[in-house]
Amino acid sequence: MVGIDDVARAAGVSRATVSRALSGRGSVAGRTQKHVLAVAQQLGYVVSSTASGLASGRSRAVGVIVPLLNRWFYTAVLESAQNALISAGYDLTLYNLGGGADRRGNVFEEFLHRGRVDGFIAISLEVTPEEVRSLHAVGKPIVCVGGPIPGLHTLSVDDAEMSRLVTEHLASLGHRRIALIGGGPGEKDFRMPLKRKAGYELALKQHGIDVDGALQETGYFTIQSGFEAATRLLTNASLRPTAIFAVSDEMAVGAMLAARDLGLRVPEDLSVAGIDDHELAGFFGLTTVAQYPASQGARAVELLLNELAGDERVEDEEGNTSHPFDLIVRSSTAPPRVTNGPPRNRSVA
Amino acid sequence: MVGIDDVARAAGVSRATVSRALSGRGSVAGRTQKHVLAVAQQLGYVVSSTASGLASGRSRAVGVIVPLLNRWFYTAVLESAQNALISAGYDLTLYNLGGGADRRGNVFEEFLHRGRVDGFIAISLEVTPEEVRSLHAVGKPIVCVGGPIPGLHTLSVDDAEMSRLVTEHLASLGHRRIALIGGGPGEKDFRMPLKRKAGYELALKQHGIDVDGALQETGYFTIQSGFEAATRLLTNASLRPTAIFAVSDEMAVGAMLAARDLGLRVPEDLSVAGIDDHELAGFFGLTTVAQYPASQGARAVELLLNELAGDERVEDEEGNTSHPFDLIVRSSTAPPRVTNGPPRNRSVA
DNA sequence: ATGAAAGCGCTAACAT
DNA sequence: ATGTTAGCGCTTTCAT
Repeated sequence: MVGIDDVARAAGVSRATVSRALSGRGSVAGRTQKHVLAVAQQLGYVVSSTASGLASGRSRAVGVIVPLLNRWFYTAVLESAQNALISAGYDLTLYNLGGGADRRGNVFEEFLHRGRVDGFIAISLEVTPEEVRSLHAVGKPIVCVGGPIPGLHTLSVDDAEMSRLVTEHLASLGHRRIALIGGGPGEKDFRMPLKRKAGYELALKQHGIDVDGALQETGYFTIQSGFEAATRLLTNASLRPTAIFAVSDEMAVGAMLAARDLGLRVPEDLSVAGIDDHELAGFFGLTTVAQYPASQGARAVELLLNELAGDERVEDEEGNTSHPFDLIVRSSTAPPRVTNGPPRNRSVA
Repeated sequence: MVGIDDVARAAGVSRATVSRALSGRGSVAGRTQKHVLAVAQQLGYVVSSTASGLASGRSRAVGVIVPLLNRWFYTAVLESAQNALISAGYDLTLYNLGGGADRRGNVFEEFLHRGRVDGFIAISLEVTPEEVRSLHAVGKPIVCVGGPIPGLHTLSVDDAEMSRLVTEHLASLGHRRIALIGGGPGEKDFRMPLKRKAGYELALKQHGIDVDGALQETGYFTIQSGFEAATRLLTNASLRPTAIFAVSDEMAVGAMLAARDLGLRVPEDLSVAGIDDHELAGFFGLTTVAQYPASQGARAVELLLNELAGDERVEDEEGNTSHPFDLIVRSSTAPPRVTNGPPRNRSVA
């Protein structure tokens, strides 16, 4: 293996100069630097990250923590974060929590404390108080994307407002019987589905529509669960909604498929809307709210690297940053066909 | 930060003993070890991976290289590899090549050589000769999953045979006009689609069915591209197939949706089959070939860690291991309805 | 079975 | 601007 001393010798300078030339820290004469770079390149020298990390305290790597991998949103954020990190010369160490409780414990107690990375990006993480303690104990900058963690800098989208926006869109089209396919009783304290539900109910209230518990179903953010929830909603003729809002596009797609199977046309007989702007949304003509995961990933990296560079920790709730989103109207939503006044004063959840 | 010396002091032993007690290398008295472990635990001591890595030459991390992330197969392998690695005490450093050519170059020339990991797992990687050279130059064990790389230990599934199996299934049901939705003109030398196509053609030949180029379309492994390819195949009444075999489940699902839109029932009017056993396959009742990505990921980790432990490099083509797969027959395939002898001697591609 | 001591390959004062 | 030197926090011979 070619080491820094080999480069130093070949370039006729000291080890320290090579280090400076390659890292850009400290001063080096322009031509010296060029020369060293050329020699290093020629020899195929690459700094050892362990040695460099030990000596400098910086590892040029960041850890990315995700709840699981087989979800479009997480991988989209992850992919863009990786791109941004590679561009900045950083490695990405992945911590996927989807492997079961014991592994999750290992990660929080062991792996995160190994000092392998300079900071973390936590995607949609919902954590126990104990885990929060562990996270703080690591003493490294952390940027959260979604799932706000007490005391940590969070980059979030306004889940309630996204929901309100879609529901509002449906209500504005004239729908009064708008069903919800919300998030399941999910993990831990996974609050995102609750926020989305709250936004939905807010929009209803703003339009003077009573909240009807019978119009609320839940799913697991998959096409299949959306299909099943929609089937339940649509086969009960007595309360058939004219619109369904699913809190994720995958569930919304499931709802569209269910409608088709029941002989309902979208949007003529049923409007459907979701959240995400999933890659399938365009294909299905699904009206949705784009939340730009790629840009969230890139922005998270930017925030984290800034913290790492400036050493200015933003450790309080004020440090929260919010991310833009947009309603994307496609062909799955339209005014309801029969515009006979909606039934009012229905039973409330 | 609590270091090894703190533990040594608190436990009343030397640094060396603590190191041995925690790593399990070298001999330590049973009770000493227990005591040290307890003290370390109590102090919340975790070894610094940089320091340990520098001193020992082992980093307890492996790099996983993937072509991109937003594909079910890759993330499924990745997720199971991560679980296996965490269980073995290894970190996972991710290298996603989907970020564009320049980043790809960075990864091969720079990142892989930083010595941050002890070995690599390369998933479905198709590489240029230059990249192969770079990979070898790293001098670390590499296990490939799919996409065999010259001179590297590869764990692969027999793509041609999987295809042959599905096509055979369709032919056995009596289909003679079996269309193919193959892989696009993809990346680099991405040979998997070609192998799958070869298996399809082999099965046809084995059943005395002429290969008809007009029955072959290609897609990009997405639902949408499968939909489009199937639409092309099905709207040309003169050559309408009675069965479609898509080389991935996502494309097969697209084909099922296209059939529905054209008023064709599956499997009565059209049989459809895929490859993968994607999470959607069950939902759509899709006949497919399962290739168990989770078990591939786990097995790859096992192979790699063995190499790391035994230091017995398996550097030759013989080192190839193959992975099981199974035909899963669901409700998307059935005998063709009209069994009037198939048109023979049609034009060949 | 344990301890003492010499690095692992680099960075960062400090000196020049 | 460059060189000298003392570590970074561990692991691992080598003694004992």
